[in-house]
Amino acid sequence: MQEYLKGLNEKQRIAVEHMDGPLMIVAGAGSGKTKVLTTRIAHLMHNGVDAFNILALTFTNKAAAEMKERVERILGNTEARNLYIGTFHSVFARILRAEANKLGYPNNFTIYDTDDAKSVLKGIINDMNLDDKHYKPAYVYNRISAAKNSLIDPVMYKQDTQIQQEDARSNRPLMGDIYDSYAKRCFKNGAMDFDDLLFKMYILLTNFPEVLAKYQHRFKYILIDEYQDTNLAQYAIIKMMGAVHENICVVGDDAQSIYSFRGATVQNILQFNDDYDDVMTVKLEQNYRSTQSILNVANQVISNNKNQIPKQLWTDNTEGDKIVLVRTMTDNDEGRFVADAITEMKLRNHYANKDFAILYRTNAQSRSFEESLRRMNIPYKLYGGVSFYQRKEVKDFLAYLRIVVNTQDEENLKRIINYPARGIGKTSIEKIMVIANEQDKTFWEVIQDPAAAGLKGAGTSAIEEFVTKIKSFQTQLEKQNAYDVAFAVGKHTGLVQELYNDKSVEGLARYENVQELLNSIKEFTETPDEEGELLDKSLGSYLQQITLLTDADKDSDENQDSVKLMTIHAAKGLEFPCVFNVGLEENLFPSAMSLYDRADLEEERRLFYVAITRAKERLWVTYTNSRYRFGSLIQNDPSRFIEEIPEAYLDKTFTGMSNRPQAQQSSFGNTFNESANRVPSLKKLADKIQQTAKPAAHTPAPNFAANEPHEMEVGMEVEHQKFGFGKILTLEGGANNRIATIQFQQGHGQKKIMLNYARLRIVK
DNA sequence: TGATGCTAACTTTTT
DNA sequence: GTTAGCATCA
Repeated sequence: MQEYLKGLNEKQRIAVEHMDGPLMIVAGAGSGKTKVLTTRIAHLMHNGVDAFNILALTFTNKAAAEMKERVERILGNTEARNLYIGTFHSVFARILRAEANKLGYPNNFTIYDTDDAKSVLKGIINDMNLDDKHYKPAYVYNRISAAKNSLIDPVMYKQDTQIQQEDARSNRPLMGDIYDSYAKRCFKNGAMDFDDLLFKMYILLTNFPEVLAKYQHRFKYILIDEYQDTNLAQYAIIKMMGAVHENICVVGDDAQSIYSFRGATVQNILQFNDDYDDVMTVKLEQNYRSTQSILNVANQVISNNKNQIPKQLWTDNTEGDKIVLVRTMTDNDEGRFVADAITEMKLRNHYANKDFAILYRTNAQSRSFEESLRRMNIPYKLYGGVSFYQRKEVKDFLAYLRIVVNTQDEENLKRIINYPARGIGKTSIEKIMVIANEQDKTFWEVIQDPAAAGLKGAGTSAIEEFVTKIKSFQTQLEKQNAYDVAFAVGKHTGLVQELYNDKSVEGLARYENVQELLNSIKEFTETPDEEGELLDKSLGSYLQQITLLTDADKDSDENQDSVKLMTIHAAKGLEFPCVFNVGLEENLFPSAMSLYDRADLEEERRLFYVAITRAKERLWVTYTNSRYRFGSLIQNDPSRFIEEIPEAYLDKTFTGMSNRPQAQQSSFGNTFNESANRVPSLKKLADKIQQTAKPAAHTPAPNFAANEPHEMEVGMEVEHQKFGFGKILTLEGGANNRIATIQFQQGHGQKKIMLNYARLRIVK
């Protein structure tokens, strides 16, 4: 037997050794899915399949990179480089780049990210004299995105009665026209958005049979990861490309389908059996990741969903600890609890920071955890949020590079024509746009000869200078690699200098970001091309891949010892020894937008399932009575998902509804449960009263100077920045973790305050 | 034309 | 609470 087959269980081996024909692998969470996929690829190659004939599609760059690396490791040689492994978007972008001219696009077409697309839409909405409060760019974008993912072009959109009815009902009858203009403007700009990468790929294969035939024969074996997350466009493309050989292997788990908002349809995996003849189906049900406790909870929770492929995950692992349910008073308490629990776990069980992940439903929840971790000096890494590539200075720089490569791109041209300021103002830009429209020319064409276009004044020479500069960069394109051109752009536009001159803290950060960008371009030019196919180190090639990268992909130091903070969506496919699943509250998780539709609610539940199954050893589920949202305090009930966890699997020490003796409480637990001794119903009543009669916030004196924790004594009168004046009733905890119970005035009541965190001033 | 300050919107999830 | 975008002023 081959060495690489030895570590596989029976089911896994069947999936790996099956070579030809359609194969569906239903892979439960933690069942060794990636192992099977990579071993299968290695097995194919071992049996004479040329790496060039294998295509593997994933949803994230990270998954693609990992797969490639693991195949390489199994094979022990560099043949894996010739594999075509990548995300749907990046693989299609690459193919489209090669075939762009057939669709009337430049090879160096620009890829618009979501922000770019929304800004184009905003322009169109304003041009059409529509109210962008009603036709919100984000809404319009989503609607168009959904259309493209369902392979509906603007003409079909306008003809589809159901769609028209929907738009009429939402009082947005002009959606179709906006879509139409948007598609035309993107085309004129030589730009594709994310959805176009799928949609245009579909059009390419449909309209050009010779292109289809080429790729059908090239990709004799196709493997799709996370098949449950594919949408109609992806489905149709795979179906076409795989039609000749039908060696399609899909891997997925219907229970982990969490992208329907992006057009993904579970139906693709549920119906795979009907799509192809003689499908072999393999179910991977042994979980190697989690303890029995964790897995039991996961199974129990997901069983509340109706529509699924029947399977039962099991594990040989130890039972492990119960799932710890935690209730806190506020979102800040929730943050502190987690930071404290991490500290304690590290001490007691010798975990490292990197063993912990804090998973939440929405990015906005990260704040309280960041604050508490920072206070405790626990290093953390935040995923998501504003991406590196979305920062203004990075976008500005990239806009230059994009224009050098594709001058058609009006969006980016407008962005940089007066940056750094060179006296080409709003009026000039509008004038150019009017002329461009009248004469049916691109923005770039008009500014070739500003005088002839009817522009006059000081702006004219500035424009001429700008055009000359861009053109000089373009002459470098052919001979020089991405880094050389980018470096020249940074130097000769004054961009780098301008940021360098700004000595403020933010200015320094911006300068560093641009330097980092330049470094990443350098790295790109110096890394050998992995496909070994085209050693394309041009700027155009760089730009095409950069837009498809996210922060998670950029993160090279995977093993740095830090706590990871991310959304559950971002955590899919990852695993951690200890997981905090936070914010389990109605309206938040499940999200308020999902409460009125069974399918949406089931998707939220699958999301919870994904969150639970990220944990290997320990799992905490936390919720809070009140949290800040929109700047004001709101109260939420505990999530319905909590009730779906059987009592027997729960450790309720930290809920105030203890099912364990008090003695077993750890030192940090009771700090955050002021209500620990109250019955829930009373608590709820108290919340209600508090809601209606919220005490006025205290404003501290301008010269407020806090005292040190060790100065506090029982009986002292103190001033708190938020809660005002109060008297210290008791003091507990060690020297580094003193906790004061304080009776506040003005209706704030009694509170337990951790002196390390709160800023208190001694009055007397 | 540019900078400053205020208001409103923001919170679903991402390639 | 935060931030982006807009309006107003210099």
